[in-house]
Amino acid sequence: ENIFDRSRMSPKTPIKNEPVDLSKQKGCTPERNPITPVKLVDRPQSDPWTPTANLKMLVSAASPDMRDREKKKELFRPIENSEQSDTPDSLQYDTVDDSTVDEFEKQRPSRKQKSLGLLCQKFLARYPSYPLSTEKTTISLDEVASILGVERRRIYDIVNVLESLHLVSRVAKNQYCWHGRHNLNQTLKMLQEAGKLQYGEPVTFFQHKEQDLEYKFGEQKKETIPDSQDGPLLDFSEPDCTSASANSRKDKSLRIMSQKFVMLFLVSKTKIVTLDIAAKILIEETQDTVDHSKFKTKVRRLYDIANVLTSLGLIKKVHVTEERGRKPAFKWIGPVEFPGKTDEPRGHSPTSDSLPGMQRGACAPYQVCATGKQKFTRHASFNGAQPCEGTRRKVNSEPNSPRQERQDEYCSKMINLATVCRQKIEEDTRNPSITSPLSLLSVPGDSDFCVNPLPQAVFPVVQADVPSLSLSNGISNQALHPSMPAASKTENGKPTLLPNQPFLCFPSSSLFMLCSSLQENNSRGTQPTAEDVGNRSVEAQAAVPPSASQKRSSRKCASPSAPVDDEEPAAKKQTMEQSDVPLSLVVPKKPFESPKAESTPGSGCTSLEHLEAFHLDLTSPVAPEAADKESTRPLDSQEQEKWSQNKDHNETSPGKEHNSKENASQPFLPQYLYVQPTAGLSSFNFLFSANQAPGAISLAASPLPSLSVPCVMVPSAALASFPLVCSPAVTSPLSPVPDGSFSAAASMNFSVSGLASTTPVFIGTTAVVTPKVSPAPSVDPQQPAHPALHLSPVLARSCGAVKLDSPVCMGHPVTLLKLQQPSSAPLTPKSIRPARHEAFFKTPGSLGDPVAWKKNEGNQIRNASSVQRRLEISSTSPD
DNA sequence: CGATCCCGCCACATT
DNA sequence: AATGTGGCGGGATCG
Repeated sequence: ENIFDRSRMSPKTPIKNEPVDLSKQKGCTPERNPITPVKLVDRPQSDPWTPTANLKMLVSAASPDMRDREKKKELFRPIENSEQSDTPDSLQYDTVDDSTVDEFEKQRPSRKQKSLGLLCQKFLARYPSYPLSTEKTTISLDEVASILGVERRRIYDIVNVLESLHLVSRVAKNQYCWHGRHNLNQTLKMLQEAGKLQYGEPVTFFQHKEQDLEYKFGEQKKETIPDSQDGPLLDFSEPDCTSASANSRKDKSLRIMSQKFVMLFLVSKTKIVTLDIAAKILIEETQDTVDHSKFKTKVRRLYDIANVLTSLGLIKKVHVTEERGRKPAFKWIGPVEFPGKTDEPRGHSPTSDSLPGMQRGACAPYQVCATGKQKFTRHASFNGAQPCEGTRRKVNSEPNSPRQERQDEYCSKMINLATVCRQKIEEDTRNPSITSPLSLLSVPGDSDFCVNPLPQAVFPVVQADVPSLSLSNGISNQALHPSMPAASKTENGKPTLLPNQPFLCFPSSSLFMLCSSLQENNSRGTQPTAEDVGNRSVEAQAAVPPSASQKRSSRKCASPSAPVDDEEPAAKKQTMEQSDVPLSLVVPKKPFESPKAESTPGSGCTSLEHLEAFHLDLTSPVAPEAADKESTRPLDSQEQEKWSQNKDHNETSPGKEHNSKENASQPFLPQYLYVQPTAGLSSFNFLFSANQAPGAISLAASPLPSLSVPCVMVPSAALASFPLVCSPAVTSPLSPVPDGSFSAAASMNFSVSGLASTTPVFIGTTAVVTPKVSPAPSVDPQQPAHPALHLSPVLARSCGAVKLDSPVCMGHPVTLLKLQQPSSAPLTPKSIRPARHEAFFKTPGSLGDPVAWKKNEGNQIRNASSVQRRLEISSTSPD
């Protein structure tokens, strides 16, 4: 091995001197290679046995000097050789080469050469900034470490920061999934929002007196966020879930720090943050005690983070001169405004990427999880992922599942964040006193966390619907996308918070999952490829295949009509993608959004404004993503664009679109369709399980009729009195319940309805699913008449044994709930939780009780959320 | 001499 | 117990 390397490295430096030769030897010149064998040779060089193994060996064996050289040279070579053809920057290579050239000199690498920043650049160079959706790249820590010639520890530093920005997500032990910057803007946006909430509006960190400012800052924060501690803070730390379980470790302070650090930039007017201030702020948040040592350590960490962020082109180092003198500081040079997905070349691409995988993954994994309690187990830090991870690990031995989860998490994270933010905002508005510190950024990963939101979202909706509705609707619509709204929600993991919305989202999530699962099955069954692929690369399987399969399956099933398809987008993406430049990212502002956000001065403004801003923002950013993700394929880029455009106006249009799409949509929609009231169904919102193409389609074809079958109607504001209307079969059961609840608590009703709805939804879904084969929904052989029945099968499938009989579900909504809980856990643990809990603790039997409960609880839950959650968790876990 | 921050010990978590 | 993660801070370098 060594020899081999040496030859390369060797003083000869054939590379420089005799490029030609090298080319021959290595096969650099593919053109030239007349024979395949040559190639082989080349490759072997890169890795005779196992790429990793060699590298490792070399690295370990080699002296530091060697390493460096190797790194420089080899690092990149392998990359080149490897599939990742497109490493974005040739420049780097050049640079490298130069350095490489030096080799002989071997001067010891000087510290700089080993800097984390440089390492990070190398790391980033290995992956495309905007990977195609189809290709999911998995990152092996060991491999990367060996390739880059560093200890794994260093890779963690990088990855942790990247993870905080969602550029990567942990898939499994030692494995990370590369997402690229597709969602970077969204993440930043979320952080910005979160930052605003926490810190208040734009702050100047250093300029005047730092201290003063600092303090101020701190104070504000405190005020805003009373109990910062519980969560590791804001962001992503996932709020709830688990704080308890997850918290266990100090968890990824680095990640959290990173996010906070970024937040500071985003919130800062000047976009400049000095290290010391940042350190102080971060320390305060974390803990009151400020040791000097701590400070010092914090600063060190910040350097680490700053290096990575610098490599990402998000910040740059500057010096601020203050009274004392010049202090180190960093300036944000990344995007400031986040219109939405816009940043990237093609907004959708990202979504598409993440979406497919996400969706699928989410569904499956979660379901699986459902069985277990784990979901909650640890939400860990912001990454929803982690929490999920825990779950995964436990749950799935399979490689796939983990990935999926990751993906899901990722998606869900994003969504969750948005959701959380919204919730938060809303909550704040409503109950200023109460703060859910944690909630700020929910973890994207876990839908579980979402739970909190749910309660609010679910119930609250009613009142404000109208105005907000439009917004919410817009969001939902957008997010969902005409066809896929529900799905998107689900994906997010957020339960759907759309507080404003009249309808209940969360049920959908559950539904969603189910559907997805089904799809997966179908897809897989249909398409063996996924598995095949799996062999090749695990990641690929999880991410790519699923999405592809789904899409296709959907198409197939539904109707070929869906022209959209990945391909086109992909092409676009590719073209677009190439522009990696981080710096360039600057995003155009959207007029409406930015103003609000920024304009809001500080604390005061507030919630409303914030909310609005959020909505808007969310809409644009989130919605698109969601839509993309979900619909993924179905939506054409064009469509997406439309949306984006429409966003503003969506409110009105969306419903229509949905309808139209629904009707026509047959093809795409995977999950279900959500029809907004606006369209014409003023009062009702419908959730259709659109996902299964065939069945759905059939339904779609005859819209109204179809409705009766699968869809669930959620009461709009007007319907407030009404809990839910379910598919016919379902309805009857539900109806009884509602009565009691009706007037008593509208909110309650909703919640209830929500629960109930879930059931029906399932049913619908099921029905639909089944139909996939045969268009007629009723067709379902087993239990034609009742959708519920269908459900059961579905559930069974999705959940596995968990579910059991459909009949049960069908018959009693309440029962369902109970049943669901166990089963549900998997589905939408978080979102559902609140309701479930209630149900759980209480008696499932009496709806009324639950309702009352909920009423009261709504707030309480929030307040006590952490505690309750824990309780819940504990309770759950036992199960 | 202060700013940076590499390096790797070591604790905690997960297998 | 082994291995994965990642907090943490000593002390080397840089400027």
